Amino acid sequence: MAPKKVTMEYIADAPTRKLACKNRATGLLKKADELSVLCSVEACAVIFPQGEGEAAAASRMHVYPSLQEARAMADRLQSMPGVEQRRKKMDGEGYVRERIGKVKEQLSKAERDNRGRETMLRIHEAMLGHRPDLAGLTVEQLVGMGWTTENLIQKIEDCIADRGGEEQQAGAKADPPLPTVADVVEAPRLQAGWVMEVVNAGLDLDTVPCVGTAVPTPGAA
Amino acid sequence: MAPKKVTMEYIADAPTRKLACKNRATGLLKKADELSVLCSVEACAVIFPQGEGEAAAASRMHVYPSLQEARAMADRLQSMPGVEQRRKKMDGEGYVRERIGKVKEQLSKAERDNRGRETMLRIHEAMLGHRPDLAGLTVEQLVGMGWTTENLIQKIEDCIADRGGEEQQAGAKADPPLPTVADVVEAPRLQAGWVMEVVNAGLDLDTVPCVGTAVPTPGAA
DNA sequence: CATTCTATAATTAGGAG
DNA sequence: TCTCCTAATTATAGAAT
Repeated sequence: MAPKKVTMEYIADAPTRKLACKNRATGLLKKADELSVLCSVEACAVIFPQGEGEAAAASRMHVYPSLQEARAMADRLQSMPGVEQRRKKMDGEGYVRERIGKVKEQLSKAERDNRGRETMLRIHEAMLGHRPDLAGLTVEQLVGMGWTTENLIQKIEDCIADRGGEEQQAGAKADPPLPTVADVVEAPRLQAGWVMEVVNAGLDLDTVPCVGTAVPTPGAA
Repeated sequence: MAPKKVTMEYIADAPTRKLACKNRATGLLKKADELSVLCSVEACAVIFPQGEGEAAAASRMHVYPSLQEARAMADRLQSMPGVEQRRKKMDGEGYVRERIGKVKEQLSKAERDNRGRETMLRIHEAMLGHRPDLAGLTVEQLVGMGWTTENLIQKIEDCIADRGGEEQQAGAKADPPLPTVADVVEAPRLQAGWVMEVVNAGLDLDTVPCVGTAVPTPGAA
């Protein structure tokens, strides 16, 4: 009838723990929403259930905002520089360093390794043409592909930027003259691969401005 | 000296809003940590600052747990099925629908449009071969490319799955006549675009298992 | 501005149905 | 299992420094 002082340790009792997880997860999502509303910031919170399989996990997972937007933010997170702020204190790290021991760290690392392998497998599957279902994509889908690919470019740029201070083995390193949109349009040759082909098939380069709209919130209306 | 009943609307006053953002962000991270400790679940919370550039954003961003682990979880999020739970109510969506007004939606939409435009420019830049610097990429960077590309594949898969129930009207709207992957495969010179080329340059396909390790935490020791 | 303080609002543990 | 209820704990808006 009254909450005892919360002890910051794993709740052993299963039903109690499950209830607490549900309640607190809901509370966390609510807090995230409040923050984003009150301050107009983009907040994202994801709570993965205990070590379940990826597929089964979906049902018990908590996500704010929608899964789609969370994915978009996840992409954004990946495409961030990540080198500079490594040294900074960065809120939250204190919590981790305090709470998360080496055991858990190693565990999650192992999990990541495994999952990385299987996803990498899927890449090769798709890239080598074992997925012929690409036909029939809508414009929105093509746009989505282009948007997601942007992260790839971003990441590459960041990597290159990171290596900027180091010496370049290959001589061709000077910052290339930034091609304008005009340049791009004037060079419609197929230097691009299958991704670009598909994109070009559905989107004229002059219609680029339309891409931003539909991607991040495909399901939000 | 005492908090009046909180009104769930954007805080107009800038200093007040900034303070609230800082406090509540900290609180959110703490809640996330509590949840993960009490229930042994993996929680992740990311708060992006207001519409700043990616680089500048890093300093004011809040992340739980560390940026590295958050990225790993983002990776996990991307590789989840995602289609099945789309229709389910999914905690958090309720909050969004209730709280986020049209104003904010339009605002963020506009911001996203702009970002999409400039990033789309970069896509074309890189895809059309105006960035010859890709040659000096490290294995980690190539692996990173592979990771992000996986998102593309995942997204495509989701889109395809979504259209599974619908009827594929050929030409009713702007259904683009795009080449199937089979077509691409049959044209060997176009089969692999620059992405594939770079990947092949650094990674033999048979060496796949090695890639999983380095991906999620490129900078983590 | 950033911190600290404090009274009050909000969250939530535990019990009961 | 879920919801409702109540009270103790926790978070935090506003003031003061």
